[in-house]
Amino acid sequence: MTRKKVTLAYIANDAARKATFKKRKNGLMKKVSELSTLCGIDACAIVYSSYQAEPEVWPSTLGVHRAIARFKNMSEMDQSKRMVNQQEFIRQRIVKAEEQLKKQLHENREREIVQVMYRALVGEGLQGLIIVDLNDLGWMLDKTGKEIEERIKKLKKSTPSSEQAASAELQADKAAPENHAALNDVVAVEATQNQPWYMDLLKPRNEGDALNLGRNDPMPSYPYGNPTPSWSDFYFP
Amino acid sequence: MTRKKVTLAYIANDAARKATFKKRKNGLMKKVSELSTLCGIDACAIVYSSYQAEPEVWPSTLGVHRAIARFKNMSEMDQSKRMVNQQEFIRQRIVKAEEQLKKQLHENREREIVQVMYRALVGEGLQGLIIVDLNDLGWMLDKTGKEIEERIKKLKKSTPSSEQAASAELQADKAAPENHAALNDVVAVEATQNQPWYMDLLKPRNEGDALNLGRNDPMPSYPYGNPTPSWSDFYFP
DNA sequence: CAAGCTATGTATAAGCG
DNA sequence: TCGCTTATACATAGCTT
Repeated sequence: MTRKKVTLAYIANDAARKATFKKRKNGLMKKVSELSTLCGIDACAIVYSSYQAEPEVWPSTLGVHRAIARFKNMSEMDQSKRMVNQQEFIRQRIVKAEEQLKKQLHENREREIVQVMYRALVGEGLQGLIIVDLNDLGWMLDKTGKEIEERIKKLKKSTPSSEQAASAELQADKAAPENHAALNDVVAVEATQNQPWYMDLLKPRNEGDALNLGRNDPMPSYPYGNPTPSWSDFYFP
Repeated sequence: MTRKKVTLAYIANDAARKATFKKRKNGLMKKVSELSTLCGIDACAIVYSSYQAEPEVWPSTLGVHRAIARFKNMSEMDQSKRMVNQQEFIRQRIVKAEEQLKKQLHENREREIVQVMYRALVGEGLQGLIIVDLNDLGWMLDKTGKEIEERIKKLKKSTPSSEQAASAELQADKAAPENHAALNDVVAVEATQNQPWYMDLLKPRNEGDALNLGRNDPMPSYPYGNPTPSWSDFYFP
């Protein structure tokens, strides 16, 4: 027999599942490649799974290369900075408070989307795919915050008790990003001792790398609490 | 005639290109869906493009829903925090500096990968796709930092002048994340005046949203400079 | 297992309403 | 421009090596 009608269900057989994954992953990569070429979309695809040690990247590593090239342009921004002359200084001060508020909002949204993306999958210890047209990643920044608040409001009604904590967490994060510091430390310490449940999700490639990653930055001191904690702290203590 | 051999090249005709995009996008979504089902991968797919106002999400909005559910688990982490007893307090202090160093490294890598992903595509004002198996997003955190440094070293040799700034930028970011604050302000101000080149890439959905997003957080004050700047500041000043 | 090999199910380029 | 149809190119399940 050659090929049945593809039962759309989990493939129990390990070998078969792996084979299928490999084939379909390749197919998916090709599709992305084609979509990119045909529609003139500058696409980047990264597929990383427990099936393969090295991540699959398309196109080649061009996406990363380009990204690196972007870093060069940072200097252009610096130039812009210097181009600001005295005349603009006054106006700059006037809008400063406003800018700072906006900045805070955006930073919060950034943190939220990253947490959302990460926890949604890694937090569950599952595998996953994310396909994002980055033409306007800003959508996520714009939308996530609103949606989260909206959904939490709705969820509050259905499961008030457990949801309460989540809301509180959000509020805290918004108002004072640095208030996670203590928790981070605790989590980190716990990890070195008895590996709590969420640490099982953590499988660092090289244990040794955790401490010395080939960087020799001087550790900056933060007079007011710890540096703004990031979601990675929870998983890479 | 029905169907030619698919010339793998940019489709000049606008209508045809849009049609193809739509079809293939749907196909891609289906493929992801199938891969998820067949291989037991908890996948999430988001496709956003200039072709469509609303982003395509698979599975439905389940991914986001799940993400929200994750937020609930934050309370579990809080529980862990409280579970730390006096006995562990000493040891906690002992490894604190070490943890802080690691934390700093991870935060820097996080910032880098986000910048890389974003600038690689949005920075160029192009459309794009990112497919990431989030089973171990940590790979990015592990890898990006190293690769960036590595590549910058190589690039230094080929284009020393322009690359110098990039390297410096990186170093600065690593050593003192808050030193971007001033730059952010400048960029923001410039945007309100004469829209520099990199602002052309900025197309916020709702102008009004930028200032008031329905949140009424009190703006925290940062005694030492501005809050840790985020990449979003550059694009959403 | 990985790599090849068909036979067949699917995706989809063109045409049409 | 959109949706639907149809003929065909492509992807790939199940085997074989």
